[in-house]
Amino acid sequence: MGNKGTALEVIPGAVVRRLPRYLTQTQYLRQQGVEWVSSASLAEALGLTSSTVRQDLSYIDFKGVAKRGYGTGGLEKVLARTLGVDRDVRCVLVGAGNLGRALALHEEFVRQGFKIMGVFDNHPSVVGKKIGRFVIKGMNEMADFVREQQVGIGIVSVPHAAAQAVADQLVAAGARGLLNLTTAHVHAPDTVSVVDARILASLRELAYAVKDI
Amino acid sequence: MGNKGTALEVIPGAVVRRLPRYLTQTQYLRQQGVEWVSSASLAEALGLTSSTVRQDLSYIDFKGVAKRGYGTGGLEKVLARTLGVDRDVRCVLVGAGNLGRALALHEEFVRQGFKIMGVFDNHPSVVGKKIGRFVIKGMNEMADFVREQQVGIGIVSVPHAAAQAVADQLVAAGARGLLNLTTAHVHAPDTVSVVDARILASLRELAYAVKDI
DNA sequence: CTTATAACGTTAAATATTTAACCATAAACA
DNA sequence: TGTTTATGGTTAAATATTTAACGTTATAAG
Repeated sequence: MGNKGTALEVIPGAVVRRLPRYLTQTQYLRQQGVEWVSSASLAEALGLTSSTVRQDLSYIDFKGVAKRGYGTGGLEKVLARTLGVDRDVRCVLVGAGNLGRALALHEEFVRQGFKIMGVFDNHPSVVGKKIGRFVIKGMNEMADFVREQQVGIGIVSVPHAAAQAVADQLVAAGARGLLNLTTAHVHAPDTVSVVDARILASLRELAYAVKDI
Repeated sequence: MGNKGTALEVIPGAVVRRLPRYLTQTQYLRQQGVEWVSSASLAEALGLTSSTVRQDLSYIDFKGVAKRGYGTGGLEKVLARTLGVDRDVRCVLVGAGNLGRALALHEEFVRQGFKIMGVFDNHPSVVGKKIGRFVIKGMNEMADFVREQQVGIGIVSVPHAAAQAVADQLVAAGARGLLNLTTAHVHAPDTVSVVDARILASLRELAYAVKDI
């Protein structure tokens, strides 16, 4: 494959899920002053084969150099551009429970370009309260806010039963991607991507691996 | 395939990752008073095909009934047993930052059988402080604690740079599974499973989907 | 009791993902 | 300046996953 000029090709899902990890590792190396990284060393760091790494990187518009590897500076830049994290990505957070609060306070996301524009919750007793620099807004304000602020991503951190309704509202308001942190499955039209980060499901998956101790 | 009596067969990773979701949905249905669920309806709820559902459930020791589907009560029980969540699973949480705090306070995990036995952190200023019912312990106490309490799962919620060292300590102390919430990749021997729930990586994956708004 | 059929279970085909193999190239060095 | 070689790029094979197809079976209805 390989990319001629602009990225017209569709990158397989499995590859897209690894690109953020290459970015993290490349960023880390560059910050350590490392200028070159080989496919073998990336593979070792991320638990992959060098073949997978080379094939994955063939999807992005960046060439390695024989006998050296990939320049960390350039690779970081192109990975960020490919993923769309070379500029701020605007998010809203819905659900100001423990998890939502933790995410709102997690400065790392902001450093990485994910800008939480607003925090929303349905519960009257928390609306108006503050989480760090955010004043929690009511759900009735969400749709207009998403439209006006041109929010791309909605982070869904509400109870199971509320997840789909919140997702629907976010989609209707124009969100193009949803991060689903709930235990529920969230349906969305093809034009909207949903990525799941279900911690309970991950724990249960682990329980299977751990069960015959 | 199909399981003759006890579970001797290896269940493919892709299937294991879906079993928790079947469990969540089945639990939900049973709590709603629904007694039977078809592969088509499970598929619809979880965004899969009915064929995938039937094939997945063929790996567990449970049979559906023609013209009815799967009995929710029985299915829930067998899924829980297969995953190993039909009894308490003992965990420790390492890293008492915002995310760790949120998880420690999240009662849902306890309700689902994941019992956090202790919370550990390296930072002297937080050791001794409380998070809910937990008193944060220092890392020096961790290894003995994991051994004595027969902890199976370690939840790693520390900064990137500390992740591997914490993982190594957990493995050395006898943990059999790690939930990695950090941006780092964590290496572990084959006897220890690592499941990742990387929120930043998920956001970056979404950014790719969202980027050409 | 017999028949029709909704749903499962299973096989096999299709697709997606990962890995191995090998060619091409640019750097390092004699 | 030529030679060696480490490393990327690419193709194709191997593997894993998903889906379709269809026979089987137990239920429900007549």
